[in-house]
Amino acid sequence: MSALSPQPYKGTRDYYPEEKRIQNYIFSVWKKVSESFGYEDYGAPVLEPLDIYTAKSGQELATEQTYTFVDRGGRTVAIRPEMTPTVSRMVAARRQELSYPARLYSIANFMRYERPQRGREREFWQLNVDIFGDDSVSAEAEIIILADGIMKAFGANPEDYVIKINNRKLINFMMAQYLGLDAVQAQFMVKLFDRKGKISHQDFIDQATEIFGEQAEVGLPKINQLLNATSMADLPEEIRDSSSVSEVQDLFTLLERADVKSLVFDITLMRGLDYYTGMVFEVFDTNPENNRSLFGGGRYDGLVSLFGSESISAVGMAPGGTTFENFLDVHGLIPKLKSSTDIYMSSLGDTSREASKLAREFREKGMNVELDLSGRKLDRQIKIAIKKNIPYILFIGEEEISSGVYTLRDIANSNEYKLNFSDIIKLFTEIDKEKK
RNA sequence: GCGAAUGUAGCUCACUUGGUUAGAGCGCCGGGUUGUGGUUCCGGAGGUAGUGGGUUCAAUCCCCAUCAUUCGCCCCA
Repeated sequence: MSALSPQPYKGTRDYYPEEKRIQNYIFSVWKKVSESFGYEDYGAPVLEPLDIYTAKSGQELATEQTYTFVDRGGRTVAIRPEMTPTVSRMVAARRQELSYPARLYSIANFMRYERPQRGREREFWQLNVDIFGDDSVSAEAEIIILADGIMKAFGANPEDYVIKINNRKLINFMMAQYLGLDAVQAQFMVKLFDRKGKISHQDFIDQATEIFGEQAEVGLPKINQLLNATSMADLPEEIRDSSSVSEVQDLFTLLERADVKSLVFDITLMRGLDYYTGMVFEVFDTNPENNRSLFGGGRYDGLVSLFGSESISAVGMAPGGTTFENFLDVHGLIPKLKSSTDIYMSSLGDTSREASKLAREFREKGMNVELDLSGRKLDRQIKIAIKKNIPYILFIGEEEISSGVYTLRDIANSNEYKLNFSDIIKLFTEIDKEKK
């Protein structure tokens, strides 16, 4: 038998402590910001019946990108490729007892059978933030303010990213009433708008002409006018007067009042998932090196009712872990992260017994202590503590044992302090407080 | 699912127009007389050249397949 491969399964990744530290940091910021808005953590199964995705997630996602299998009882099961159907199912199941608006968030892993590339893996982690049972524009504003709050919490500047906003109802109105397209044509046009940034203007016009067919002569000037619109004021009158536009306008007012910068109205923003029914938004990285969509979300009012209950409105969004890490990396926003270990304890000479006892006593006081009993040269031990990003090293030698006063070295600035047991505990209690 | 590029030590990469024991830097381990780091000096470990097959007297180098990674399409976190 040949040796097993140490590589992780295609499109998945291993998180060694340094990488896990970054992931934990991202998760902790997501958690902090979500909870600061009153959202509560929930969990859900990794497996779901395939049906819940086929209905509304979009053809490709459900049929080609989902890991599915038939279980021993003959049920067709999917590994979740996203959270929205699951959380909708959960809300439907408890629709009577939840207090509305219900604010829920989760940080969970998902799998999609896709070709991996930068920022796209087969297994990925994402934050899901959803608000249920609030039809108002203020719910939409809250989700976007939260998204903006997350960006700010990571230290991003308003010019590092842009929040593009559109509305599905407006899109539908534009396609049907304004451009006069039938359902099939509209579907193609939506796809075309989606690709606008990736193809040349000429290609865009050519493909639009094809979609219009005989209506091209009337349609093309209208398309041009739409593409030139950088704000709602630039929209043609027929559209500007529709009710969905005033909805978008209200949303912008709320967002500006909440000091959300980086806002842009973008009539070409579509978003692929089929379940969106109103506002849609997407956060883009403005750095040319990483010019891509970071995450997005929107309103999906029809999903909960699929599970047999009366309809409950919903707005949500979902930032992905790896995408975010790339963003932070490109913008130099990943901080130097310390180890979860507080102290690297170095036992020198014949002190292993006393050092072990002392380590135990520190741990009982809630400190994280790694004990080095290897007897290696001291400079090696210090280097190891540095490499592991442990902030302090404590030297335990025969002299220290007999005096009860230990040498604590702050690795960041090389300062050394002579402290006894309770001084050290006191010091770390204060450090802990500062962290909070 | 489609198109393209890449694959040599833990990492970043060289060399070989196909010809004896495949190199460097960083990292790792050990040492520079017995308790102080991100310097310096010395020594050491580590590679069946992604994997399998073919061409050849001979392949890491050429050809094919396969796997993986990266970029683009598609789609999206």
